[in-house]
Amino acid sequence: MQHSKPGEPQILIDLSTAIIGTDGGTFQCRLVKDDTETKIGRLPFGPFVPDQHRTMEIGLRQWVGEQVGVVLGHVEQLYTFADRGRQHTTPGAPHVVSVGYLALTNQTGGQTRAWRDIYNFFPWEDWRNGEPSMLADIIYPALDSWLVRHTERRASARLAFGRDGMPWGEEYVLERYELLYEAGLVAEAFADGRENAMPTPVVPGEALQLDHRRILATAVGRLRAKLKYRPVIFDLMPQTFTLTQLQHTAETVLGVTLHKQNFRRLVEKSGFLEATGKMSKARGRPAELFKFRHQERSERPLAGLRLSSGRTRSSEA
Amino acid sequence: MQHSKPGEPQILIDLSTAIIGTDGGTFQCRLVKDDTETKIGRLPFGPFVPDQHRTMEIGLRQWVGEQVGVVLGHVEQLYTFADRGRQHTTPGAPHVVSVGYLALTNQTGGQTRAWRDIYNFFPWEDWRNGEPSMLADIIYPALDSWLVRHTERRASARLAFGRDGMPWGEEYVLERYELLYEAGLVAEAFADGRENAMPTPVVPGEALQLDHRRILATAVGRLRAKLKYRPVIFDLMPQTFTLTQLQHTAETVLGVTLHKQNFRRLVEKSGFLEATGKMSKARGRPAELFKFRHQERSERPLAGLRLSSGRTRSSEA
DNA sequence: TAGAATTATACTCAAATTGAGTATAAGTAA
DNA sequence: TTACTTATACTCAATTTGAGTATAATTCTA
Repeated sequence: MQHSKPGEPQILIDLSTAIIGTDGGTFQCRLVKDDTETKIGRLPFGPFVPDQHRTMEIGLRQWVGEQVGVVLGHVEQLYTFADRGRQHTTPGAPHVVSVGYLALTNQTGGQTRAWRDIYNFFPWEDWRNGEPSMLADIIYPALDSWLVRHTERRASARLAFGRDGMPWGEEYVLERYELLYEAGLVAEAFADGRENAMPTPVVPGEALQLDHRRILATAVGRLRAKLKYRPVIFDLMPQTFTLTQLQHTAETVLGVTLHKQNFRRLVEKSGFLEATGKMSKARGRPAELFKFRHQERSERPLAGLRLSSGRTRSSEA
Repeated sequence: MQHSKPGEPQILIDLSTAIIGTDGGTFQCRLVKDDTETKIGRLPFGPFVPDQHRTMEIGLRQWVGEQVGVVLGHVEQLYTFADRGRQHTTPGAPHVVSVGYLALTNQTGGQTRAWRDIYNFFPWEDWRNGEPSMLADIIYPALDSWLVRHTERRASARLAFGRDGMPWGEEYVLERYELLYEAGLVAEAFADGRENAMPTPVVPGEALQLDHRRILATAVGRLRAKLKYRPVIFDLMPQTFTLTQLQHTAETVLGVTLHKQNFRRLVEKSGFLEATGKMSKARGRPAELFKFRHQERSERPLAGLRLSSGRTRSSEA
């Protein structure tokens, strides 16, 4: 095998982690606010140092620990991004490859400014109150005008955005973001110097440093997909919770509302829950508090949550 | 951000590709037979050189082109492996991180020795003739005796191998291989110097160089899972094919037999197929030849193949 | 303090999907 | 011409899904 010759530029691996939690109907991501020149947020990240980190996950836990100190539940590698032109590299500097991770936590910081609503970055992803009007008003017109010159991407766009009668697939978060990037409609496209990018981003939604919004999109897409076949949702929940709280968490993550009675049926027969006998006190009839069966966990066999979508929240009776 | 200081050991990224195809009921992977000291096979791989490779996929295509020259269909990144102790590194050498890729092709080499049956490497994964007897005879006893000292891994083992009434999940290929590795039952565990490893591998199945069998296990697991929700199977098929050929390919990949009539029903109503009007000639009643609708492709919406398992081939009427 | 409002939970019912067949058709081989 | 082989059509019950209705147990408010 040809291994790299001495003179070649060094490779640096950055470990970047999207730490995701929910807090009362908001979908949150932990950002680092460092006072660099720019006001743009970033994920916790740091270099992978093989001498210190036996595995990348150990490295990532170090950076997360130092930079934000959040207790992580489920941790999962997402993807390794290495494209040139996506890293704002200064010439001569080592080439940076970033390995993105998803981490879940049930320890969100409430209203700290370090925890940000994920739908700030992807406002078109939240369909809990019906289809966001920005899709028809802004995104589709802009995307369509780009697509006339890029017909080879039409099929992807139809799938990603669920057009021409195709359903909106809530898990295609990355695919949607990538298309908007390619079309030059988000701020990062301009920052990366893409020739077709608009100096002022066309599509609403806050940007992040480097490729962090791309990593976050990957994280959200993966989480939404995984929710349907693995019990990861419980990593977002407190020790005990009501079925309604569980449902709200699922809805927050998926960006969709669900049919209450069917959700209950599904989750009850899944066998993941154990009744505690205690009751929650709130308005209306008290709800039973459940907890997750940790014995069953580890990596369980079957469906986490298959969703059966309900009406939009605004149209409820 | 703390970036790596000058004196630190360099990182090298290897791009390794599991090229998978099928050929008349065999499940094949393209290996490279180089005449190094060892007779152990390896995947095509080579370093990622940022100056030459704008993306990692470009790099991988270069190495695949140079080393095996196979035309690739679907290509997909699998996982980035970086654990120390899994790479046989010589001290002082750069730390090697390997990014594994899955590539599909319909251009298998028949009986060339470069194409090897994947089930040689994972003989316990082929359930087409019923549960392989080696599971009960060799694997379960060996694994169980390891599990008595590693009770924390019992739940994973139950899931991965489908024991205690849990179903065999054909997609947990990596999880099964990792458990066997951890338990010191496969050759690579000894090669990597794990203290509990047996000098002679307990479990049958051919080894590969470095972490290539691990990458191959990842590839097979991903492919089996993906088959159920994306139309990737068509990347393994020739231009036209009968429904039986399609079914045999699915069975070969999944390592399971399927119910013929239901498979047909599923695949016909999926809308991916187009009848050509031509007929295959073979023994028995001629079958209609179909082709894949390339228009529909790109990345399609719904189910690729949900499987409904049938009887084992040996028990057929 | 009696509704009214609110939330939780139980139960129903038709449509669609799945699992496992039976029946029949259309060829080749003896 | 009969047996054998493979392909294809069709059936049917069990289960799962989607979308409700009905009712229970609280708090809020007039």
